[in-house]
Amino acid sequence: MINKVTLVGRLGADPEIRTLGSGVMVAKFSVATSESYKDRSGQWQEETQWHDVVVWRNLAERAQTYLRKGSMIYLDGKLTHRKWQDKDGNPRRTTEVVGAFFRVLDGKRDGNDDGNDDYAAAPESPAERTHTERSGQDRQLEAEEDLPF
Amino acid sequence: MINKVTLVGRLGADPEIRTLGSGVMVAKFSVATSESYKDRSGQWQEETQWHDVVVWRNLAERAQTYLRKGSMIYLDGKLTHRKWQDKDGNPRRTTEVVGAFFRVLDGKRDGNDDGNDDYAAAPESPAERTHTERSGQDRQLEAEEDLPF
Amino acid sequence: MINKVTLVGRLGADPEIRTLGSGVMVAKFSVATSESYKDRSGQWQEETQWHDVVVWRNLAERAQTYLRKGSMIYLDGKLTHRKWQDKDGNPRRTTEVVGAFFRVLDGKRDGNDDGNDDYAAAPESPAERTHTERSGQDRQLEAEEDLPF
Amino acid sequence: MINKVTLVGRLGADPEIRTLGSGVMVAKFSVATSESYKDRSGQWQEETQWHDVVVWRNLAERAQTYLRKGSMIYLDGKLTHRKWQDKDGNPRRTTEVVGAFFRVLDGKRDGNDDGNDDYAAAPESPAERTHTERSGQDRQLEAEEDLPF
DNA sequence: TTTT
DNA sequence: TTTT
Repeated sequence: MINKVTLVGRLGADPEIRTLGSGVMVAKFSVATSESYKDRSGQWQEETQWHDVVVWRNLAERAQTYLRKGSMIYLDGKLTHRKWQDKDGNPRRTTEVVGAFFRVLDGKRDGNDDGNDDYAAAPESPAERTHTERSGQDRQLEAEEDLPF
Repeated sequence: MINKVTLVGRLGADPEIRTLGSGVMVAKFSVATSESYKDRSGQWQEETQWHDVVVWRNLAERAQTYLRKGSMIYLDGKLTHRKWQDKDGNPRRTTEVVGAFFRVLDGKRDGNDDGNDDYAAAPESPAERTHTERSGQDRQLEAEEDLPF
Repeated sequence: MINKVTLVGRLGADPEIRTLGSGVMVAKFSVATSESYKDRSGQWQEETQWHDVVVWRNLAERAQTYLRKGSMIYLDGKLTHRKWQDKDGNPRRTTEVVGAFFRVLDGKRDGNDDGNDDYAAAPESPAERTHTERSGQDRQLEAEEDLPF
Repeated sequence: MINKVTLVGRLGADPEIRTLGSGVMVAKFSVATSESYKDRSGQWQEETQWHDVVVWRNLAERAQTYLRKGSMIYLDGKLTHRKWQDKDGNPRRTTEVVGAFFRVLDGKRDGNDDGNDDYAAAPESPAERTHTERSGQDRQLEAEEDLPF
């Protein structure tokens, strides 16, 4: 079974970062993807979707370091749904994209008017999957040993 | 901006089909994707996500023809969110995958105990994107004309 | 059966554009994707893959208009392989990504030293799939008619 | 930069398995993806692409265990190109999909006439990414601790 | 070289 | 609500 989401879009705000009691770091942020289309009167319309994204651990650290309001990112992950009850006991459902990987495609676009600019913009900074380093090893092995095929 | 979802999973029920006043056909169905993981006591756990899917027009017709409870499909599309208000005026949000393409990977597996079996199972039946036929023309042209490169 | 390729990378040169005798337009270009990894001595290495891409018709026109050496694009398409014979009669195989969709993620990065700058940079310009406009209609219908669910 | 390939198709033969001197296991196999289209005379044509796939380490072990001629799999990975020289010193290029993940969508369909059937068919067996188990931990943490949002 |  |  496969469950994959790919987004390229911009953050609507800086990520919210939390550290759980266990020391695990979590980051949450919203990503906007926009699409243009012509309506029936021939006018171009733009429709924006805001996606709630959650990332954990290393990705959360990297989100804290590299992502800001306006950052354009590539992100992939999976689509998850959680059920819960509101204060009136009504069943509610929340959908989030749990990120498995992201990469900054450029820095934030618009000015950051809160004066908080003391961070590395880090365009194209890697926030790789865990297995990337192993991939590097594979590549090494490919280069060093006679390939058996 | 990119917004893509890829699912491989099974339908929890037959698609619900409706035709709008305009004659446009819509189909809705749920797709389950499951993932296995070991919990902290070393036991294998399975976690299932149920995704709400909507398809329009030709895809809705093909959903009506080819999809049934239990069908395993590959589907891709985009992630959409709609806001609405419940009867108490509270803001609510609904998330759906709007399908752009699907393909049946096998027919439903178990017996259909309601006796309603008068349809083609059509595993691997194509429910192609609109531009597939043009793709075919492209291929033809590639075959027929001297490639300019 | 599914065959999909997704690339985010930069063009190594302006697209080569040709028009076939039939009037069909074709564009070819190379897209670089780079990946960083640590080698066994702990040094960061970068490995770049160059992918041959072909796009047809509307996409070729849009490639001509919007893509230049250095453009960063998102592209998806399918992986195709062709067999042919070289002048010595040896069998050869060529692999190309046939693009189905692309989007410019930013303009070209480095300076264009040939003085040829008389084109719109068109960051984020749409080079949509054929069915996008229908998608727009769907959205309209969703907005205008009572949803049957 | 992003470089991803997604295939759903069938193996043309059993995987070739090798173990390098370093003890690293490698598996190679071909995956067919087919597409149907109408030619200009209105006839349905089928076009098949054969993709060369390589998987390493754990995935190679799982390929050896679970994949056979005829197996239908979902696979994702990246597109890689290697340059080499043929015996006449001519430059040649080989393209392979380096798999990062695969899943068997069904077992091989037809009988295995060589009598070699002493393996688990394992449809839907997991051949997960390295980070899956961590994902499980994340899920646990989500369930156990108060979510900070 | 798969499969329907 | 699917499936193994």
